[in-house]
Amino acid sequence: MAQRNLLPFILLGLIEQSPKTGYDLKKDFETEIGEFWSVKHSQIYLELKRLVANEQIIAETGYYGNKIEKTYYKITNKGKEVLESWKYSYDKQLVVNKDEFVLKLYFIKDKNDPRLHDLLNEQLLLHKNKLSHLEERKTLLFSDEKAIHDHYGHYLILDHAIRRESEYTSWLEEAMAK
Amino acid sequence: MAQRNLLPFILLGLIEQSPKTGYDLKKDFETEIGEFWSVKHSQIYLELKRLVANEQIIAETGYYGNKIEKTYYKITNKGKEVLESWKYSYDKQLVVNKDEFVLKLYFIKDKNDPRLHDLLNEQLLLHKNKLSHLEERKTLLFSDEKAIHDHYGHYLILDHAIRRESEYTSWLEEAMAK
DNA sequence: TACTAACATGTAATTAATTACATATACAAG
DNA sequence: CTTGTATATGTAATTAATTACATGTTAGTA
Repeated sequence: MAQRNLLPFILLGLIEQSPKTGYDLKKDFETEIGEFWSVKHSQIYLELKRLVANEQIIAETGYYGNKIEKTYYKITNKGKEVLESWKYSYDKQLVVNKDEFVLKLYFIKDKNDPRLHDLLNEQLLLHKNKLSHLEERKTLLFSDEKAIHDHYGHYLILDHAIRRESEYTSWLEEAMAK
Repeated sequence: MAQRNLLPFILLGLIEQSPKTGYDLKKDFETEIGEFWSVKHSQIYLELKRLVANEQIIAETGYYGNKIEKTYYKITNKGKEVLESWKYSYDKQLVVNKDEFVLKLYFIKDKNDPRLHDLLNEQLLLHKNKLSHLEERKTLLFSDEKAIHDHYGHYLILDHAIRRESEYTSWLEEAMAK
């Protein structure tokens, strides 16, 4: 096996919300869930075929109002069971959080290395941008209590992502000040 | 291509410190750098062969004081160049931080879902353990100023990891209290 | 003496994932 | 009317990575 394959669960979760085409799912990864997971469309289409073969979704191909042929996928009862079972299963242990920048720093021994400052600063810019982007998302999506209540998990993880980026930027700033 | 392959850089970095066998490198991933990266020994041995083929390391096989045949790897000048070039290169953009638990929460819509509390609590235990483990490491490795100065990057990222886990646990605790 | 854990190094099979290639329609702007 | 962008869906080639299989040594202990 390669990595633990979570894409089927993601696709089931997205399709459960409403029937979707492969392209709709691709779009989802550019916006909403794209903040928390990434995948290429080639992999989406492969996984959709597998989910159909496993009877977790069904495909309905046709012409929907125009001449472009689309295939909509709907979740089956079996698919719902698989999704629910995953959603409420417990992880036994944490996986290592792989971060290339953190890895690089491991190999930089000398505190007075003159190139260290620029490296930290470059990362700081990236994480500051990410942070302000996430804050915009929060304002956009969760300004009212109803939205928070109806998409509570999403609200929680967006909050977490903001805190995470806050930590990252303050860590870098402090490291640069030392 | 599959994922961006960072293992060669890691191996170069570890071998640069001192000549090492494949088994030594495997051990490194169980301790020191294992906090920040993970890999299986089968992949290490494959990558070592590739690095030898690329002339970034050289292999010296022999019997070192006993009957077990060992192969020690040393970094070449070419290998040093490759390593240095990577260490001081800039990332253009951040990759998505993939976290299965965060992903699960995305699909839990209802704030009053009775199973949510247990899920949060289970994760909290894992991250509390991780946090105290990291704090022990910090005490063990960086109690004196000299150690900090001589392994400054490692010190920085260990500090970061501790802050990250602090954020994670407080986030979960607050979510459970809501 | 037998067992067990750690040392030491690999190969094989499989799968996930990326990049590149490939095709075709719809629609708006210039 | 042409050009470009978004829609829509795939296949092919390649590679990274995991799991399982495989073998033999060394050293300590029961």
